[in-house]
Amino acid sequence: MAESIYGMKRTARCAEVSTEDIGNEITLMGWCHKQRDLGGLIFITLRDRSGEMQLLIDEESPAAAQAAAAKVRSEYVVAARGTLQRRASPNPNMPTGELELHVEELRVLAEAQTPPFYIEENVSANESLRLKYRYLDLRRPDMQKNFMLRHQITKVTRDYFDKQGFLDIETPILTKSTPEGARDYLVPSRVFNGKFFALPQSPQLFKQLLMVSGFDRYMQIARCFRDEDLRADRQPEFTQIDVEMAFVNIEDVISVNEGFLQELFRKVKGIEIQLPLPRLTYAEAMDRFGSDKPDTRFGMELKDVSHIVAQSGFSVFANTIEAGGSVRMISVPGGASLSRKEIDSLGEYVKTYRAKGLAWLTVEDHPRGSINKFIDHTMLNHLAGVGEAHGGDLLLFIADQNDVALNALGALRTEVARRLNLIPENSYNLLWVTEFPLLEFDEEAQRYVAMHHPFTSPMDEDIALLDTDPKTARAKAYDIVLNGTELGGGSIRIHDQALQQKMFSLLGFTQEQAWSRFGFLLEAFTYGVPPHGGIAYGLDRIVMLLGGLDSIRDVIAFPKVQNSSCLLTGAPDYVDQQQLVEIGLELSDEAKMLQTADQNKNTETADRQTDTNG
RNA sequence: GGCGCAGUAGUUCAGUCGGUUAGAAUGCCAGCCUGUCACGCUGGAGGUCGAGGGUUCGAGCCCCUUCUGCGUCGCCA
Repeated sequence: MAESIYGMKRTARCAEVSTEDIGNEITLMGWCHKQRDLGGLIFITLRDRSGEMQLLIDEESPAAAQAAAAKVRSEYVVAARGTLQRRASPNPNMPTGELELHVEELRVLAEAQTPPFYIEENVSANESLRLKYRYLDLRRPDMQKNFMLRHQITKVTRDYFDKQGFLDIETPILTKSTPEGARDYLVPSRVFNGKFFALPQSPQLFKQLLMVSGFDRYMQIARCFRDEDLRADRQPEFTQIDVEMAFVNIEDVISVNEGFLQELFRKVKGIEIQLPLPRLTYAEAMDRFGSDKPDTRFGMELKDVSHIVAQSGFSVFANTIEAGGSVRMISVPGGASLSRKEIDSLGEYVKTYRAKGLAWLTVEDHPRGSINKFIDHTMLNHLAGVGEAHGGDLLLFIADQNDVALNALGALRTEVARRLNLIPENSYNLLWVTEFPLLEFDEEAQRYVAMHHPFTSPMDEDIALLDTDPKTARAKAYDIVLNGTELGGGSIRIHDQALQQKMFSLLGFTQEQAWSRFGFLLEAFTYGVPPHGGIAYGLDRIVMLLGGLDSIRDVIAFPKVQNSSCLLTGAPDYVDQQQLVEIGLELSDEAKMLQTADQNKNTETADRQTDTNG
């Protein structure tokens, strides 16, 4: 039976007392982590978000408390009043191991079923079970720690930008679809049949409008929605630290944000970051690392060895180069000791990145490898020199179109580093990647699309290229990269009408299309738009990386699983017929059949539940 | 949409060549126990081997289909 809290008041959290409080009367409330009944003596480890405290119930405790304590099971909610005392036998492995609460009153505020998995620091349960019972998973100390970290990071963020004169302004969640970019989540309008709101992919257009309004420095910790497939670091709804500034150029934005990153690492990690941060142009990042978000914690840089191997006699290399592609190489330290099986698995790995294959060669007196017979001693020496390879190293080659070769070898570089443990832990390499291409060609749509978004300004010196060679034009865009993960990105926006028109026509929009999609922004820009630019960070990724975690799900309280559903609530789900009628929507016959099947299944489940309970 | 991995007791897992009644640890329940903290001791309950179909005298194991979760490519302005 649940008892009332009446007459009791919590005076402390479990681990927020110290030896100085010994002798004081204290009331704790929390969850029973573990009850140990020794007969005449009962210990209960009580847990709350601060940690744990041992409760002692002995023969001096009132009989009612002894009886209640005997019945306490794991995860019961318990209130205990008593005197804090020094333990007769301390536990050095526990932060509060010198202390215990000698219980004078004990109430069971709520009983609990045995949880489906044990609530402990290092989880052993599989993730789908954790997500179905997320509220229990969140009770685990390491998850509690993750959300305290997340709170700390948002606090530091708000404090920093506040100090720098930024205003926190909220933007709409129900807004207009902007079909460029990711798929939108749509919300049907009840009032306007056939019309839809879209959930924002980011507050991009609104923050630009706020610049027109004169707010000059804006920030928001904003929820964003993208109806795309998930990854370990991608959720359909996620949070951005969204920032926009007026009257700025690239250096102004970068400078304010370097200050932010420095503050963040100082306060959260106790690490002093040296400013200015390193910068790489997009072109250099791709060439040296095969990635626009290079992990610079380790070497193994990519080398273009086309000129060396063109005459090797290996027809794959020769043909690729002739067709305008290239041969790129990395040198793996100590890689000659890899087994044939391990090297083959690397070959399979690069195929997932559309590379046709992986050539390899060891740097040894008697080299081995798939291209051994084509590479003579002189050529091998030359390659080893370029790759800064030594005896016992392994050379890996991909020959393909440039974009495929770079992308695949760049991915292989990080994969090999991971497998061989070449990545130093506890190091944080931040860098800016700048001078992104303004446009990329979309083969499917057979037109240019904006690499960042259609309002990104070209670099001043490249504006002329928009008429002559648009694909080589670079943008005033920048990404901030940490250990191979894109933390955020931004740009200086176009604030010139003529330039914006030119962008739209390059993107294949007619004047009418541009105005129908973005007319509200374009019109706003006719009323005096300041030069402006900004950045947006993936907050979840920041928390994940600073917390040393592998998945964004560990820093989102109620995340979705891979098919974008929620195992806890069962969302998305069918809705009442009346709700459909109100928005003028009708399910397809197929959907109706699925719904019926689903309802039957639910009925069976409910029946079973009733049976077991009854 | 493609590829890969996983699914056996509440949980984490083992399960040999296809062969008797599917095991271990932990958790759970009951009893005992005054310094435990992975408490201990004694006893007990607990299984749709993810689901469906097939092969076979016989399937947890082989085949097909399907569901679920994870990773990943495509996708993510």
